[in-house]
Amino acid sequence: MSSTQLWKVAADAPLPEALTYSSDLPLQRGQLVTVPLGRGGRKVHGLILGPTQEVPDFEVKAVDSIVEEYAPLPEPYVKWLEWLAQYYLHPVGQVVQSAFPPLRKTEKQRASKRPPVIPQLEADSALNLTDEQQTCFESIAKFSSFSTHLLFGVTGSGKTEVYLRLLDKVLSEGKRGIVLVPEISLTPQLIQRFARRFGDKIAALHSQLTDRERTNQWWDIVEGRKSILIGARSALFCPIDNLGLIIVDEEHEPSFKQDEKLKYNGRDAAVMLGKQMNCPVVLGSATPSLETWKNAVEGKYHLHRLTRRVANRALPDIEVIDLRKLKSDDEEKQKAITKYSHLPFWLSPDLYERMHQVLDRGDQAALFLNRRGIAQMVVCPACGHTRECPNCDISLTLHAHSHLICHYCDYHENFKTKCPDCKEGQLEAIGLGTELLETDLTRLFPGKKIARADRDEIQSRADLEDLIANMESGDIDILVGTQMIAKGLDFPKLKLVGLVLADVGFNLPDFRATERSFQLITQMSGRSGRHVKDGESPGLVIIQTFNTEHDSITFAKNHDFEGFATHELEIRSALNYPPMGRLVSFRIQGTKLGQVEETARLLARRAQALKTQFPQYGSIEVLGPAEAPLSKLRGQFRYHLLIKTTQPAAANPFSRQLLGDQDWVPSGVKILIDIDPMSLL
DNA sequence: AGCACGCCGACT
DNA sequence: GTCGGCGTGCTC
Repeated sequence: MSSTQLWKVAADAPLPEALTYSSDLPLQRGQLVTVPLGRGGRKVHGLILGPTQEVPDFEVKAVDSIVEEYAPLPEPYVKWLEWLAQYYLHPVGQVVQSAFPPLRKTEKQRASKRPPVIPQLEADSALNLTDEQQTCFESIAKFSSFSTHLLFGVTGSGKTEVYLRLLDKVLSEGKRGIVLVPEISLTPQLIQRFARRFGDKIAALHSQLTDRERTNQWWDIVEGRKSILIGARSALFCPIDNLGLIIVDEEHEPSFKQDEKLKYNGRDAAVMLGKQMNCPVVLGSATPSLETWKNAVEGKYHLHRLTRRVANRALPDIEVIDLRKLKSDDEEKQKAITKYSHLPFWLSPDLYERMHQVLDRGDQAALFLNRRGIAQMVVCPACGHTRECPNCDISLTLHAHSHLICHYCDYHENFKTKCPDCKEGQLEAIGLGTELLETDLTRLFPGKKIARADRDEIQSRADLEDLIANMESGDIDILVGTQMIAKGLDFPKLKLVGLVLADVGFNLPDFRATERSFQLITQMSGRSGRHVKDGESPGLVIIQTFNTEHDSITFAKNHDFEGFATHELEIRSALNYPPMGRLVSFRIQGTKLGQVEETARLLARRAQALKTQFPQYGSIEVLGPAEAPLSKLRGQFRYHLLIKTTQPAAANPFSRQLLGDQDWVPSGVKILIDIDPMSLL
C-alpha cells in the first residue's frame, strides 16, 4: 500500500545537515526513528523532518524502525528545534535529541530513597495583591496569544505572586504553563512556594535530578498528568502541548545561556517557543538585561512596572565606603586606625560597627565576596615567582592554608612555603577569598555562629536546604558567601548585607562587567531588610570599594535602574556592543600554540575576504584574532575572533559561510562558535 | 559521537 | 610475522 519514499532525517551525529533515508513505513514529521549510520551496522536515533523529492547521487539507506514509544512531536516544537539549530549553528540531529527523555518509560515505580522531586507541603492560599500587582496582573492577563512582557519589579515587590495569579488564570482556562528559573537547584524557596500553591499539578526538570526522575517528570507532563512545568532552561525541551504561558524569572541571569554544546540562551529560546506556540511570554526581573530593556522601551515588549515593595516596606539604604580613605594619614583618622588596628585590611571600621549593631539586636548579617579560598595568588617576595596552574593560564588559589587549587580545572597541589624557583624566599599569600573572611570573622566575633556558602561548601541541593533552614531558624548569625547567595533567597532577620570588595566585579575584561556589577549590587541589596515592619529602620547595604564613582555604584545607590540603563545603553551604542549591535564569537583552541595562532590568523583573513566579496556584509567588523583572556584552559591554548555588526540579519549567514568548509583547519585545532555570547572570557 | 581503517612500535 | 596503540576521516 504505502510506497517507498525519501525522507529528511536529523540523525544523532555532529553533521551540519539532515540526511536522506528511504522508507515504506507510514512516517510523519516529528516522528522519532532509528536509522543505520556509518559502517559496522550502527543504529542511531533520528527525527523525521519531512519528505523530500531530491534524489541524492549516492546510495540511500532505509529507515530501520519507528520508535513507537514516542508520538510525533507537535509541529511548533519541531519548528522550534529547527530554529535553534539554524540560529545557533549547531548540528540539527543533536539539537533534536534533547526533546526526548534520557531513559525508557517504565510502568512500575520503584520506591526511591531520594526526597520527592516536588516537596509535599501544606497548601497555601493566594495573597492579596497590591494595586500595582493587580494592575500588572490584569494588563498581562488580557493577552492570550503570542506577546512578550517585561515584568520589571524592584526586589521584594512581589513578582512571584503575579506569576502565581497568571498561572491560576491559565489553569482555569484548561491550559498549561512553563516557569523557567536560573539554576533551579539554587532556588528551593521558589519551588516550595509553587508547591504550596499548586500542589500535585507541578512537575520539575533540573540538573539535580537522576535520569529516572527526569524521565518520570517528562512523562508526567507529556501524558498530561501535570500542568505546570518548573525548571531550568532545559525544561523548554519537554514537549508540553496546550501551552498558555511561559514565565522566565530573573531573565537577566547569565546562567540562562548554556556555555557548551548548543550555546543557546534559555530566555531567547523561551520567547521563540512562545512565538511558535502562540502564547504569552513573561520575563521578570528587578534588573532587566539591557537586551530586554531596549525591547521594552522600544515597544517590542510590553512593559509592566512594580515600583514599590509589598506592605510598603522600604528599599534598603545603600552606603558606600571608600577604601582609599582608610589609608589617609590625618591625625583623627590615624587615631581611628589605631582603635581599629585589630581589623583585617578588608574590613572597614564602619562595616565592623554596623555588623555589631545588627548582631546585638539579634538580627543577621551577610557578607559577599566573589572569590573563593584564602588568597588568589601566592607570590615569592624574593624573586616574584607565582604558582600557576600547569594546564590553565591562571594563578592558583590558596585554600585552608594547605592546598593550592585551580578554579578552572580542579588541579591541586600541596602548598609549600619555600619558593620552588629561587629556593630562598618564603611564598606569601596575596588576595582575599571567602575562606579568609570566615577565618577572620571567627576571631573578630567570638561566640557568633558563622557559616560560609560557596562552591566548596555547598555542593548539593541538600547542603543549600540545610543552610537555608539554619538561616531561617537563626542558627547562623553571619553568613559569608559568593554570589551563590545573592539571588532569590529570602531571610526575614537578614538586616545587613556587606559587599566586601565591589571592585572584583568591575575589572573583568568584558563589556558587560558594569551591567553585571549593577545587577549584583541590586540583587544583593534585595536580600536585606525584606521583612522590616512599619516604623522599623530599613535594611542596610554597605559597599566597600576603591572606586566610589563607578557607574554601577552611583546608580545602584539610588535604586535607579532606568538611569543606569539609559546611561549604559549610550556607552554600548558608541561601541556597537549588544544590544545595539550583535556579536558572534569564534574560539580557536588546540594543544599546539603555533597551530592555534596560525588557524586564528587564517580564520580572520577568510572573514575579511568574505566581507570584501559580499557587499551585504559591509557593516560587519572583524575584531582580532587575539589571545583569549583565558589564554590556556585545561591544557588547551585559546584564541578568539569576534564578529560585530549593527545589521542583526547579517550575523548568521556570515558566520555560517565563514564556518562552511573546514578542510583547511588542521586536525587537533577546533573552532567553536558562540552566537550572542554572554561572556568574552 | 562512534566506529573502521591504517600506520607504527613491541611482543611471541 | 601480528597484536593493539591511537591519529584521521566519514556518516544518507
